Amino acid sequence: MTEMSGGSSRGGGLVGRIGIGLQLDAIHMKILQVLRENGRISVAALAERVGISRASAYTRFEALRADGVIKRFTAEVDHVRAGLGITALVFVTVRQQMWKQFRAQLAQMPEVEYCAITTGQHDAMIQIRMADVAGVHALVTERLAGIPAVKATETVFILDEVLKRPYVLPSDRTPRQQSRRPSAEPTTPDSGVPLGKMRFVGAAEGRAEMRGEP
Amino acid sequence: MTEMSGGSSRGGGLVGRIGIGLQLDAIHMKILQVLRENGRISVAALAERVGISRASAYTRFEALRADGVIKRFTAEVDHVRAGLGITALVFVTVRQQMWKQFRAQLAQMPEVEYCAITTGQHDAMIQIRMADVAGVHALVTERLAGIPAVKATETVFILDEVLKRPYVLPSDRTPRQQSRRPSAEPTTPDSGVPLGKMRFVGAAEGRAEMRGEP
DNA sequence: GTTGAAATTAGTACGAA
DNA sequence: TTCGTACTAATTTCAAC
Repeated sequence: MTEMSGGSSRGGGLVGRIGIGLQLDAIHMKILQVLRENGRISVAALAERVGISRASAYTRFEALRADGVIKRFTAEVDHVRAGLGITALVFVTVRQQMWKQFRAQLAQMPEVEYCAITTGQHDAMIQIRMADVAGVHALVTERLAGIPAVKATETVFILDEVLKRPYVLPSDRTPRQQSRRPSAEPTTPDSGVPLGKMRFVGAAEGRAEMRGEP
Repeated sequence: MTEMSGGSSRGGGLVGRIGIGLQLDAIHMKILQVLRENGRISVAALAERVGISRASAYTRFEALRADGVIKRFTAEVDHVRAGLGITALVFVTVRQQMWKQFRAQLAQMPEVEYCAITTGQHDAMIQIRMADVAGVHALVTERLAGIPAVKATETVFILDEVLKRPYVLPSDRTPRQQSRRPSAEPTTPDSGVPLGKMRFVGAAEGRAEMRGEP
């Protein structure tokens, strides 16, 4: 292996994607499980840990890659050690019909590690990494707020990242949870939880056409 | 490796960590840059792309790993393809002095991909991956709300993940941004931004001793 | 920190079960 | 399909410079 292909999930997104392609079985899941914990494991070692032959491991490995189930391999870096010790979340309210522009602007901000469009009070949440607190302030006030598509922002700082899992898979579930039938009634089985403890926040009004691609 | 990182950030967190160990130079950064984009590249190819010899690349690579700058290598999996097409954020208000318990409970919930302690209105934000919307509801009402440490939750759904960068590094910055001096005045240089467009949210009162470790 | 050569391992291409 | 094996190419290790 010399190089590696780039990712393929250009503008897919979470919603409205249909699961065509490769049907994943238990062995595929096991491969993903191993690979997400150790992305640099050799295919030979992978085969052994999964319990299949080397040849099969190569075939499945390639299939998972080609099919986009595995999007890419990456190294997790300690941000503090790398000089970006400050992490913040910025909740953004986006002006209607300016999503395309918003996305385009984000693509040009390398300090943005993650951006998700959400339901609830705000329209998007972005996570940024900075060297210092002043940098966060500068980014939000100078660059984010300067985007016409941005109507308002709300910033919170991350004090500690308690956990970050490589990637959640259905196989991580216990058998009980795994076999949860969606059933006809999505309502909660009684569990003695005090009422009013939790709250689900729906989307704001007029947020239908946000799926424009940059 | 099951829980957080195998590395050193056991209870370190983001705040108050001192950058001991290996001093990173420009070549280290370049290595990280390549590795975060392609975690499976061979060290030989890495050496070529960075412009150093094979042996140096091995040495530096190992040093970065051993020092915890590189926490791990992982495969990024397409959640939809893997059967977890629903992503949600749950903002949690945690009862004072029950952080330890809260963390311990989270560690036992494999569907939680990420958890960060934040300033602002809520105390923590967790990201969960589920097969369906009912699963989110079930998790929040049955399991999260059942934790005594959890005072209240607020859930929003992620409609689309616009971008997810492998990992942000200082070298991603343009020279202009990179050389930002924190200076003595952390206030915003005038940039013609409409006032009142952004808002910084500080921590709630009485959140001093949240750094208790599980 | 670099080069080069040896040992090891990875990736591929077959048939056979 | 999956497995086992053999073959070729590449990588890692370790030496000396």
